[in-house]
Amino acid sequence: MPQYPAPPIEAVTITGVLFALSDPSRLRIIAELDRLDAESICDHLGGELAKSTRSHHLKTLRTAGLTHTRTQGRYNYVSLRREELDARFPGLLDAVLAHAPVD
Amino acid sequence: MPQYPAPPIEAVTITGVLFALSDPSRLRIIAELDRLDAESICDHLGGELAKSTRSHHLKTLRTAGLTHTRTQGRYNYVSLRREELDARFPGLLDAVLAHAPVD
DNA sequence: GCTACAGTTCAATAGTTCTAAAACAGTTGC
DNA sequence: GCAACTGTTTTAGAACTATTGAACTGTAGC
Repeated sequence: MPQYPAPPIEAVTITGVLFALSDPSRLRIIAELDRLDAESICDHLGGELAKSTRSHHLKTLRTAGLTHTRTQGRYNYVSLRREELDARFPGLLDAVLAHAPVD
Repeated sequence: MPQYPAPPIEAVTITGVLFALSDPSRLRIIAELDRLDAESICDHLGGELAKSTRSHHLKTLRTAGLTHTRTQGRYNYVSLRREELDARFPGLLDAVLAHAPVD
């Protein structure tokens, strides 16, 4: 299952991160990953979305540097790059997630 | 000089703010306003931009709730809604502006 | 091999955004 | 009134984005 690798954290830009988080579906996915504090299967993220739409949003999040994806067997395990992002943009995720939809 | 009023702070959404800040030109404008800590004339913001492009970005920032505009005579004075935004999204602007271009 | 499954990629459409020239509106000062 | 000035609005084009169905890739299990 081919995938774009997540960019190195130094290459992650503030504008790229802000844009990735500015879509309600993507912000929800990030909020879910943060709340879980663990990996999640793609299919369990983002609520009611067509699978191709979900895949598109997950790709956007990955290429913006917000998530990491690991493939094992049939599943792709997605995780939030919390520590790296907190180190690069201190306080940003906390501030954003404080106002993310709690669904 | 007709203008859209800035929305009440309660109507300002996190996704709207993140989107407004996700454009390099707009982020630069916000960083300039923050550094100035004062009102600024439209023409002095955003560096080298066509005036219609500048006006477009300023409108985007205003409707997203980030700025306030006051007209006096020939000039429009733009200011950052710092206190209101800090109250609604604590820590967000600080986190973002810590990584805004310093130009 | 075959079926079921997870997920990506492709293709198409609809809507949005960025950029900027041109035209326009309001203000100032002569 | 008129010219200069600030800024908005209009209009247009190119580029990008969101959404989804369909086709496709790879894996698991029988």
